Amino acid sequence: MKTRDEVRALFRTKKVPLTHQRLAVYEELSSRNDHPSAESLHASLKRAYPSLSLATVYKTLQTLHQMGMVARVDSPAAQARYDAIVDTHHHSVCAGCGKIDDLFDASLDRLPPPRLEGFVVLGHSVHFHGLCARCAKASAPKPR
Amino acid sequence: MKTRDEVRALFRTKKVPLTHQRLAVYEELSSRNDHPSAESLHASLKRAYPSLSLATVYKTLQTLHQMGMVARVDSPAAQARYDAIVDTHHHSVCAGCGKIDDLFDASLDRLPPPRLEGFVVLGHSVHFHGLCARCAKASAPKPR
DNA sequence: ATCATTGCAAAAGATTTGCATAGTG
DNA sequence: CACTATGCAAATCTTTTGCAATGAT
Repeated sequence: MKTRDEVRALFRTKKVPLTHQRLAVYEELSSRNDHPSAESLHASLKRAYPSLSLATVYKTLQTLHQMGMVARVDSPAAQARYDAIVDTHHHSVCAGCGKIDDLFDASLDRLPPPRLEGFVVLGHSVHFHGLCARCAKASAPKPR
Repeated sequence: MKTRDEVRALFRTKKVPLTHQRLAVYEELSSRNDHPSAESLHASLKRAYPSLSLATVYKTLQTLHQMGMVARVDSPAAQARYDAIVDTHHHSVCAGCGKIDDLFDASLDRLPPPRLEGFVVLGHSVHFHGLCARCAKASAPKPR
């Protein structure tokens, strides 16, 4: 949990203007552990900031995500994507082009169950995110 | 990869009518390993079945999912959900109520990297799906 | 013959965009 | 002051739904 000053510093460092709205969205999200949607955040913030628009919440979440300050829970795909393989297996997702590859690895199929009171595990999957060979090659040679 | 007869048998067993459309959607999805969206499947199938509607593809994917014959890649949430915690951590997702809980477990933070030629791993996360205590309690006492 | 599925079109839900105004550095 | 973000409304994209016609068992 970052202090307000740490947040200010982060914005300054990255040269991104820090507005009231951005701070409010970030602090609201930080204070919650229920992984809210943009709409849910907007609803909560409306009380304190009646003029805050939903579009701004979306834009702000995008900005914060680009800054690496917030994560989207799991699938980065906007659209639902399907798989005919229903047995346990895993995925790699390329942050560059969105390509999803199947990963079969028995050592990932058995993991310690979550220590969560009463939770009945039906399955699990591991999600590696990063850059596929092609995208890694495209971005590596040119930085700076 | 199931044979056509195995598919027929599955439908018969579950007493779900097997239509041409359902077989076509399932076979198309099975033949691809790129985790297509509903729209992408529809586009591919249009050539062979010009009258196939996108709504049917959506309905069929739902049906197949309920039958346990297809999986949705990772997040079952229709809406994007966010997290202010960007360090490595994991999630449990309740299939009943959709609740997402954070899971901190150092033994999950180090996993063998995917054996994927050239893939640069930036991070990973483990996704347990199942039933939270409340939903497990609600569904357990009454089966049958 | 009965009951579920399909296709169509409209509706609903989620996210993005254009533009004038307001706010930040 | 220069530049970017905001709010609004419209646009876009994804998914769902109602209903008459069709198809499966």
